[in-house]
Amino acid sequence: MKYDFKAIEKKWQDKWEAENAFVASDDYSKPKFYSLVEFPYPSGSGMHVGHIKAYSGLEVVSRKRRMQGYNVLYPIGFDAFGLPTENYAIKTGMHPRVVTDKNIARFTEQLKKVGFSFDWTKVVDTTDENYYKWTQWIFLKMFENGLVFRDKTLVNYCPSCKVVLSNEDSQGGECDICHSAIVQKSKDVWYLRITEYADKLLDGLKEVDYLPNIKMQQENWIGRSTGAFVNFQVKGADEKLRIYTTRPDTLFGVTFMVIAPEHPLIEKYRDRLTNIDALDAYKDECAKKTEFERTQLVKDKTGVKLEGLTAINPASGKEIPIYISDYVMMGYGTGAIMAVPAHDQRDWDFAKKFGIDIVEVIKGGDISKEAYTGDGEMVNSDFLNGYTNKKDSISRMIEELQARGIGEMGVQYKMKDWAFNRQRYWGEPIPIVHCPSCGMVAVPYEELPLRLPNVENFEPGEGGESPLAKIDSFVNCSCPKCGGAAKRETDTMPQWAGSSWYFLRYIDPHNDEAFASQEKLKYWMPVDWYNGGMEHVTRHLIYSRFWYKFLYDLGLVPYAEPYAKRTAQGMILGANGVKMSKSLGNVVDPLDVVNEYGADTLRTYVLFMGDYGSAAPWSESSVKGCKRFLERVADLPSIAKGSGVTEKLESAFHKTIKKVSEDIEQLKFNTAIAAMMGLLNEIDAVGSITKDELMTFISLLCPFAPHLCEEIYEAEGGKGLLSLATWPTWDEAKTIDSTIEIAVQISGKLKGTVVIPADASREDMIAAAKQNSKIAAQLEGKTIIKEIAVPGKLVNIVAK
RNA sequence: GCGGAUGUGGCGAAAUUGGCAGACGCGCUGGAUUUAGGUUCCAGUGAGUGAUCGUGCAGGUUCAAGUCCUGUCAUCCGCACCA
Repeated sequence: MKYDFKAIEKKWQDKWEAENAFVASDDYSKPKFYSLVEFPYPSGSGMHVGHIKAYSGLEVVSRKRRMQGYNVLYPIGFDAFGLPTENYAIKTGMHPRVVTDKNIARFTEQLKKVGFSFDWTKVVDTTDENYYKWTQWIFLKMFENGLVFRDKTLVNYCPSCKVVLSNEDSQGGECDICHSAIVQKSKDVWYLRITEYADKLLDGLKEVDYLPNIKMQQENWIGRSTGAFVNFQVKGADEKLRIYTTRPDTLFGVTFMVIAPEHPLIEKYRDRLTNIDALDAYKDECAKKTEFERTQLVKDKTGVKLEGLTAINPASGKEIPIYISDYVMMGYGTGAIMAVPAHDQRDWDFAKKFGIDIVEVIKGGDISKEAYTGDGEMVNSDFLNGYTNKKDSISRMIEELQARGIGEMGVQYKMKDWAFNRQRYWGEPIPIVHCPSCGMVAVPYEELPLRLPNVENFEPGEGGESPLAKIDSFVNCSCPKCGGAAKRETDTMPQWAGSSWYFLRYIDPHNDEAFASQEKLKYWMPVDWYNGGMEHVTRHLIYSRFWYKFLYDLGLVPYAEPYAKRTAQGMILGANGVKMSKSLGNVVDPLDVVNEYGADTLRTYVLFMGDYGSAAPWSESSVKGCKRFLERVADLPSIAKGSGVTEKLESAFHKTIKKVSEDIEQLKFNTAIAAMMGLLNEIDAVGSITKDELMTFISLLCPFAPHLCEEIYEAEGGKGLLSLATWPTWDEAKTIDSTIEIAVQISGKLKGTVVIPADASREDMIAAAKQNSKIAAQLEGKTIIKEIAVPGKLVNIVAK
């Protein structure tokens, strides 16, 4: 058969669409399979080969499931709010709506050209008002339930994008979008109280099937630690200085305290501090630094002692000094620490520099050289002396603290509340009204969606004000509560909002009454398999689990966790082994590959190039190799005239069916394809196959190269669509060969092989090995010490 | 610094419970077809003339180690003064 991939691919893509081949049905009697991939941000530069790899994995699984009789939901959509579109719109003068529509149309066309079996009737667009209506609706539910609050704090601000960023978006001290340096700025910020769900997010990980490193990253991100809060009496004042520690048992070793430069104690006791000028100066210096500089740079400890205020160590009763230093953060714990220089390296460094006492309370190290952080016997600690187990000494101390009313057990998280607003136009408007008499008032549900006003000018205001603030007709409104004149909130939601619940909307995308019907949610949830990039496992994946768990607590979704299983694909690197980038000129456009080699080749190659979860460089010649494979498959019908089944090929078929079926389930597409290539080599060596065997072959290959396989199937008289035909099954008995070749070793070294019946006993195996002339010759004159036979594998004769 | 992962031919990579290292593909070499290039097909392809040696390096356990243990080096990723 001539492999005219262009004609074939167009033909079958049209046919699948015309016949609604991949539309998930509402037939609840069938077993369901919901496979989810991260929907793309429709950027102006079009699709990247990375998208193809990301979607090809579950594409193969989904296609296999359909052939196995499942009702499959494999949806796609567009996460289209966000800065790149807005920046592009500002640059070109086009409206973001127009830009977005154009980009979505382009992505859609590209995705269809690759032949993905998405259910195109359920496309979701986060910027569609019928979608963001429900994003706002969920936000209001959170507002109603006390999970939304506003606070004035120092925030990460990107001077270039003129936007406030979450900690997650400003990692490493630079803006996630434009990579400019982040500065700290005081702002009114909307927060979602995600910390309230910290324990639930952590505990929920126990019941889901995520890759171990994904779980670990989430655990690190949430960063739960247990310890104790202890209140230190400030001397001569009716004031307690509260600290958090994970090692309350080292309390007897506390020789000073450190508070963050922004700690309120300073303001409160300004009058009593005799060196307030020095303290203010230090504080100013710190304020100038970004959090990045404060935390990232390895440097000497700095700080200033509070003159005029001291604290009392509640264990030893001794008076101890208090310092301010930037190594203590206001944002973690209570912004104050008890310093135990003998057993904490940071405290040790600080104590050495400022000449503070170092008191050993755990034996085992040399505290004159460095802090000792290991375990050991407690000393200098009164009632704790003699304890050697960390757990016991900690719980004993907590008992004591509670008995004396100066402290209690406590839990802290690294995760902070989620800064949930941006001063930008292209996002979901936050549906809140500020009323001079009623305060913050929710926009009534029946008024949703609160639409983005259609305006010409959407450039950000000076000083980081939202573009919406300039639109009087949007801002001025009446209070939903009292009817008086009020002003709308002008900030919009961050880009992560829309993606936090999109997988629920796919289930019922055109519903006007609810974000999705309960009946459908019950059938389709949870997502059976979610695949995406490693870069999203701490942000999007945590945010969306949070939203989902919130909805679960309201009884609006049926299961406690949204995703039963989560995997991740590896990146595709440029041919030179580094990340693809425009500036390096190593970007591969998937459409070029489709045009030159065909979609089937592209799909096969991205899955064949290596382990699905690992990064791998692009190789054009390997693409050609995959094309060659498909061309040879296209020629298979010419030798499918065989009438008799050969035993050898039959066994090879059963082995391949098994291998491909099992490998797909483990995302081992590279070895699945290799197995089919190997089978093809065997077929060519034999020179003929039966028509049934041909049909089996193209059924196995169909999820990878569906256009070509459909074409062959039709040409051979197959009924209906191959994509909806039956997945082949294997007979375990036929995967086992009757005779096998085993290795023969002498003293662990390979010396030859013998062919024996597969069910030979150990004795027969050894006998057969000894009969082999080469082996016999080598054993000549040697004493046999030991004989080992492993059925199906080898014989090892230990001889001297 | 802490946590995690990885290290196998010229290249991408395979390799149940320890059991013939290098499947499959690329590349390369030789041959056939072709006016030629390309394509396609056939044969070969870890190193070494050889006995043998070979999975980052050094040890160890074992009849047997890519796989298990100890140490070490390198690379990548995540977190990062988290009290």
